[in-house]
Amino acid sequence: MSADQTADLRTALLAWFDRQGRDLPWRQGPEGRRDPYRAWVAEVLLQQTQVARGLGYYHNFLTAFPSVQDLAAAPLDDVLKAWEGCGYYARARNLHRAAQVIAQQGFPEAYGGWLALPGVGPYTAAALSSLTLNEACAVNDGNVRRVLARLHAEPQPTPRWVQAQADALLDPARPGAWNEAVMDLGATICTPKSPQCGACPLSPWCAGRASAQPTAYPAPKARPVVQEVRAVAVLIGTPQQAVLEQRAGGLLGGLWGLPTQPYDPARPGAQAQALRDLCARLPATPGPLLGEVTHAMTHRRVIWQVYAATGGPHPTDVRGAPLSRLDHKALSLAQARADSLFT
DNA sequence: AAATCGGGGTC
DNA sequence: GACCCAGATTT
Repeated sequence: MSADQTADLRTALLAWFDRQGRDLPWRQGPEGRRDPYRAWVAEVLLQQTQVARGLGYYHNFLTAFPSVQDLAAAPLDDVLKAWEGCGYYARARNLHRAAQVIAQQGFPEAYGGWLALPGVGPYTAAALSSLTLNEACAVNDGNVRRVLARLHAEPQPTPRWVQAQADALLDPARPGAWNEAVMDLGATICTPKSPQCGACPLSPWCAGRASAQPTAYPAPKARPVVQEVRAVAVLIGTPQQAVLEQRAGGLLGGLWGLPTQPYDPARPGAQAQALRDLCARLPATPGPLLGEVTHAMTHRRVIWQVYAATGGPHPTDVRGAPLSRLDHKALSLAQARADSLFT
């Protein structure tokens, strides 16, 4: 693309953005000098999370933690509670860790400083340095990848290729606005399934549109097979006051939930054995089966047999604890059974 | 480079 | 059910 074409393309997209860009709550303040706390919270929240869903969490989070000092001083459980249901909980743990650093050292003053914070990778560092420091760093997210793949009719855009294209196209005069403009275009016009090429300010330069098959770019990514995982879970107490354990490790790490024990459904008797093992560990006495809950995650499908049990450690208050959707489903199963006794 | 990590929206 | 979402981190 010639320098003249690049200049025209930039003008067209920024004009569209100034007119049609989304009005979002974290976009307050001067262009290139946004409030770093709000921008940072929003960028982390929006990692692999659609804007429409992020809006509610953003409001809750800022209400709970109005400043980075509030966030740094808060217990991790409170931070996870504000993140409850949003997924990818490492984001909340990293946000809390990074807040300790920022409370001590202040907000980063360059791309490298952002990148050094836990939970901030190349995308987020580029976004935040352009939005809060006016640095000419091009973001590379799912929207940018799709927009640029279509613009150049590239079916297999590698991360390196996308970054090079994004760097070349970025308008150095308005880096923050440019980044937001490309993402807004990808989210509202150049959508994955049914792009509105007729309304796109880039259509004069777009090879994907010229091909009449814009959705062929980029080619869909191959997805791994979803694995089925089974476990028994026990409810000791009531849906309001129950024995909860804090989950460790990567999956749902830091959240609380019902004690569980996985088993191999292909092995006869494995489920009953898992229930015995679980109750022996607590220790508790197994009771009746309350029901089954299933929960779909991106890369696995979880099925729990939920049993009542008695004994065990002292039940704790469920209300204040950060729980996964799966645990909420298990608890409402027990609630539904309790309700049915009175109808 | 490939796996792992949630939950929901859209078609 | 397939595919995706303002990706980061670990293996």
